[in-house]
Amino acid sequence: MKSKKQSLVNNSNKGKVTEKNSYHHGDLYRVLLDAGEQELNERGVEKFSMRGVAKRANVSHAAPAHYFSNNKGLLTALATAGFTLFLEMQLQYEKKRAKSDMHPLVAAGLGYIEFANTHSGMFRLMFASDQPDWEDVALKEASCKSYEHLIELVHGESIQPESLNELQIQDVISAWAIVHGMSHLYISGQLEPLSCMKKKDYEAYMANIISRVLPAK
Amino acid sequence: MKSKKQSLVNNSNKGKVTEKNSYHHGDLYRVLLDAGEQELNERGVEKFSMRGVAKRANVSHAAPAHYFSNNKGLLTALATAGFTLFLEMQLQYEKKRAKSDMHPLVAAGLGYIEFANTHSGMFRLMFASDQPDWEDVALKEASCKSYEHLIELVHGESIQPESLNELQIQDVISAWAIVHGMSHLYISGQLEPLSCMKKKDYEAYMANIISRVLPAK
DNA sequence: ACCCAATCTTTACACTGACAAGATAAACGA
DNA sequence: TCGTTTATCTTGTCAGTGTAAAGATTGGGT
Repeated sequence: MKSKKQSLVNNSNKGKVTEKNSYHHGDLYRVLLDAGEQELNERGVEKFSMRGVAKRANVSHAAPAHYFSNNKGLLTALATAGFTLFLEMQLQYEKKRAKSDMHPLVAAGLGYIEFANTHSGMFRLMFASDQPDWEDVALKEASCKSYEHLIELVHGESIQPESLNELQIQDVISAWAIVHGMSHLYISGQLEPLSCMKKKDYEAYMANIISRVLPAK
Repeated sequence: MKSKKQSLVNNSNKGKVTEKNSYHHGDLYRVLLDAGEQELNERGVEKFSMRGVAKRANVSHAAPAHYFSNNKGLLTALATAGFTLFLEMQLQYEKKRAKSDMHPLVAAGLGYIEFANTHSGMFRLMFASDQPDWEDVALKEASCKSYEHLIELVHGESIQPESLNELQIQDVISAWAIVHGMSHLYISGQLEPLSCMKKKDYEAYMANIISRVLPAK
């Protein structure tokens, strides 16, 4: 039942896990986050339910309240964890294609889209939802890291986000928008015609599109 | 209170409007759609409430059920009406800029983004929601019209959507994605740096970005 | 004048988020 | 070792939601 896939949160307190079935769960925070992600991807942001998450975690409906003050709190934590995973997937794509002649920005873009595809509920939570508390510091930090990484990809590591001029920002927005747009179109089924393509062809096709907006250099 | 702005639906049955305060409302379908749009833009898709719409229309909470079998039904109708408005706004932008040297596709793109901005709730319903019934014929037809118009803009009126080859589809996706991406980034506050621009400069800026993906020709 | 059907309201139920109060067990000090 | 404290989880409750069923009101047709 419980798929023991990669957890959303760093498995920090591995020493004191008292393992289920006891009144005191021991590791509920992490379990709730995992259950939350499951709920998110299976039912979507719109039908996301606190009680549903509790049920998945085999815990009473009010248990999550101790860790997340309310619905918003849980979704904020989920979005935060999501941004970390999001960045990781991009880095992974960059690394894997480092030896090819593919521009790192394009590789990251493919990772971006792949994340949206495999975590569509999470993606919509992160980029098309009013639910999370966008003033939350942890969430802000996580999302900013993604943004800073994007800037690195477009303009090199040396540059500071604040010191970008308007034209440089234009390059950033262009790259972001086209990848972000394709992600949204993809997960809403608007790119169905491409679904019959082989992965290799599909990636080349997408890479072509992304390349159109690369900075003139 | 009730802003008598442009209605979402063609004012068809104008003869038999029995005007409020009677038990039989007379024009409830239209009123519910308008109230629904209001609810959508004020509270967003995620907090959209059937009872809230009924309250706005000064009607019992179960009244909408007679016109829309359920929540999904109302949101489907709203999305359908939204696509009509969506296309209208693009056409309007094209017409207004027909005499300038701006590419019609770019003009439509500006309209696209403007629609997202002024109808963000509706936009998310139309492009980032599982709520509407995407198999509904009226909705399908309305959204397809938008898609066909996009193809016209990219490849001229003569061409049929089905007869596009892969490269031509690539042009379509590119244009769509960058405009769609900017729309999403815009309404989620990710393009804040541009908010201080004057409208003219802002449009030129956005037009520049869109132009990057125009078909090579 | 009557009945019918369309339209709207009332009532009811299951589900949800949120809160308060109670139950359980782990941790801690004697 | 034992009792107390505290963190953790459960149960119970309430208002609000979507939906279905049954009742009330009205207009139109005969």
